[in-house]
Amino acid sequence: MPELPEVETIVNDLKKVLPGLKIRDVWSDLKKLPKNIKKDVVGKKILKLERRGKNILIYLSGNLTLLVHQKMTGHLLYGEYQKPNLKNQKWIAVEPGPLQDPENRFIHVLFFLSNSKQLALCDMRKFAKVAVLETEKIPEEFKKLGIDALDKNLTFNKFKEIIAKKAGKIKIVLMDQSLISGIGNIYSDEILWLAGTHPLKPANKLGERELKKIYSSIKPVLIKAIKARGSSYIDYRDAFGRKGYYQEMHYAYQQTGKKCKKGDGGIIKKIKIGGRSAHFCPVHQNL
DNA sequence: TGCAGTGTTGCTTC
DNA sequence: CGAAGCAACACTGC
Repeated sequence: MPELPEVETIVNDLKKVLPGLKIRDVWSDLKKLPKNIKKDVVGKKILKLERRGKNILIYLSGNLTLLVHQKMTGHLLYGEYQKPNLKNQKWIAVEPGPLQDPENRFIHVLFFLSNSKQLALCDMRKFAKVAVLETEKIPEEFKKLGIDALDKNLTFNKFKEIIAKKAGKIKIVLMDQSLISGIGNIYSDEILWLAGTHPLKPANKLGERELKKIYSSIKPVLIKAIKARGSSYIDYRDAFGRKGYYQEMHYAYQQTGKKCKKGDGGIIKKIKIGGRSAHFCPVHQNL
């Protein structure tokens, strides 16, 4: 699910509430969590949070850092949950409101905090990654992660250097986290629609002009999506259980059969690229 | 009913 | 090495 704008939204939400709190306990029904996570994090204080690409870093006291990657359907929620009864083991929100969303039945990890609230990982497909690492090992952990799509150091020349030699299809290249981090299936479609580039075009066949258009589409699309608090295509919610609304502004992603918003008469088409769906306007996005 | 499709990534294979 | 295919999982909708 979450790409850079959704992760940024969640991290910004959590930055407002988590720093200063201590972790009192950990609950999970996932088998793949690190065995000693409870021993490692209980009693630790949350110091600060950071987003790197689509990764979430929660810095703890004791030189430890909690790393969360939400993968497809994961999202972190901040609230207060309880199990309603012994037969029904699903966690529900104590307070009425958006956190009582039925999607909360997919809560698989809970960090119990010192203010009686909890940090929950809700993840229908259970792809999400939760790890604890020593803070000084972060550079090693992220050594293969490409420059963040919103990094100020991502100049046009840097972008060109990273992208222009790749033989792969531009959509796939944009989604390659080891090159530029943060862009996924939704925002690669949106960026290419805005830039007017066909998603199948090989990156090394792009001209200077086309590269410039793609480069100058990345930040505006991502920043507009952050302002709209992300895209809630299926079950994405922010840290307080609210939907984003950028999906209402999508140009291409999941707009199959609709008129192109450039007004060029094109009808948004859906094709398959590398096992993913790709949406584009056949009129202004030419090969 | 069954199967294709869903925001990601990493492992395997060529 | 680069590129491609698929598995990890659970649910929805045709």
